[in-house]
Amino acid sequence: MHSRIQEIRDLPLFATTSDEAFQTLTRGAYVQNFPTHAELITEGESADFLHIIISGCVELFSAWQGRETTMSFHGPDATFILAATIKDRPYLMSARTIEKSRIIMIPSEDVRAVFETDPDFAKSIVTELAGCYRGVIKASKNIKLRSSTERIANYLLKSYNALGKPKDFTLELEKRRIAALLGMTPENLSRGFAVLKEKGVSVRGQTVRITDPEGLAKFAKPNRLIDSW
Amino acid sequence: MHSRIQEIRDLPLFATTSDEAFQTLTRGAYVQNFPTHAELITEGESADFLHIIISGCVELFSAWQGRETTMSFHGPDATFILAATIKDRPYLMSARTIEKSRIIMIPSEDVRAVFETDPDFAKSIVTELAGCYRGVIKASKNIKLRSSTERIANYLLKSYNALGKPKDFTLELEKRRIAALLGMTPENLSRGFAVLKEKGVSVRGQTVRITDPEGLAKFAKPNRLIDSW
DNA sequence: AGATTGAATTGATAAAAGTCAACCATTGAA
DNA sequence: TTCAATGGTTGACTTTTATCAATTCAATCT
Repeated sequence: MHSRIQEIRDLPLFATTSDEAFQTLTRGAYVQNFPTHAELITEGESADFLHIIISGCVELFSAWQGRETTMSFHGPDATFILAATIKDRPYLMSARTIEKSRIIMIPSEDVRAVFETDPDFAKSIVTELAGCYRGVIKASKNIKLRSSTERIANYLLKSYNALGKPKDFTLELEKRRIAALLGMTPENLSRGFAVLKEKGVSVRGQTVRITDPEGLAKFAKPNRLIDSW
Repeated sequence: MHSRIQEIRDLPLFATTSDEAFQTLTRGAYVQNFPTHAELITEGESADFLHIIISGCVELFSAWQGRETTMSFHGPDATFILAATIKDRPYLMSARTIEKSRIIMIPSEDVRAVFETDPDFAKSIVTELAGCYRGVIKASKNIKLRSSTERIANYLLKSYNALGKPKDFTLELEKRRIAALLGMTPENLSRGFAVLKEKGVSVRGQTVRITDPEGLAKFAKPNRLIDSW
């Protein structure tokens, strides 16, 4: 067990955690491999575990009356869903893998217990949670303040910059997932790409080329209070 | 000073905080009365103070490219904006009073310092922050999963239930603010009220009467993972 | 009372986004 | 190699929401 748990010892969340506290946290924890499309948690269930992604990709989503909306995607090192764990309340979102994923699950009780005894861990938890909060606020601003085409433009620009402004790059998510993330239908994502041709983007299959970064930025108007990482 | 600061000693946030820690928190704090429409903080500024509302009402909002969106309204005992204070990062939202308000401002440094030394306070902070996080998630689900009329119906139903199902009640926010909160124009709020007449609601001025609670609930389909307080 | 102001409502119209259906391209299995 | 299956695209159309303009309404002040 310990070699596997070791995989997460170096996460920022545990950076300053004492060995003893880390032991307590991982004693009841287990690591599990999930296939694609596995539903990890379902909204409304009690939050028995804090989940941490070791590898793969997880979608958080929510449903009501037969409708479904994607809240976010998360990759390695991300936690979910911390707030439910802390408050010992039901999950507000469901989670599913969208590729083969390796997940560590730590019993919520242990998280809460260590939180009480280890100030450094407490601080990490708060920092993590505050980051999650700010992430949701940014996502919400993105949805409420921008049109669908503007969201697409900013998404592409963000990817482009994160990758170091390469000549061209590959979309890491399928288009229908990008559409879900950006709160629109796949059809409208397609139409958005078409509009953005005139603004300096060419999308061919999974490959994106930013032909006019300034032009795109002029249209997208990225903002650190919405788009910062 | 101490009599004024005393006003917040009993807040849940400080319920388990030691007197010493409370002293540290409030030493550099000050209480201030603001008139209606005072802008308390502006997004992008550094988070120098944690704000706590003693009385009155505060709107959190955000702008981009000349557009503006309301994120939430908060009344007595609410804090804002904790996440920025914790992370020592710029505010992602602006805040303004919408009525005469009494606000206590605690230097962010002090909050972070006490957080490190007082485990009980740390726990309160985390609980508060987790609650804020869940609040934003619910608001986001409300916006993304429901039509404007459904949001209105749920808003009315929630008010109705919170007040103990009275024969009729008064809207505590102006209609244009309700519209902003629910992410729609005042015009569409009006049209929504008209539609809801058929579902068992009558709105006359500021007064609301739920004539058919079951009928309204059948339409609104309230859900604890979106609408719970 | 009359005038003034801001909010709320209503109707006409426009824009944005979603739906539906058809079709295309790619992939992988029989 | 053909044939599903899937994801993506396109066009026509519908629905939802926003915008703009014109009133109406209500509260307040003089």
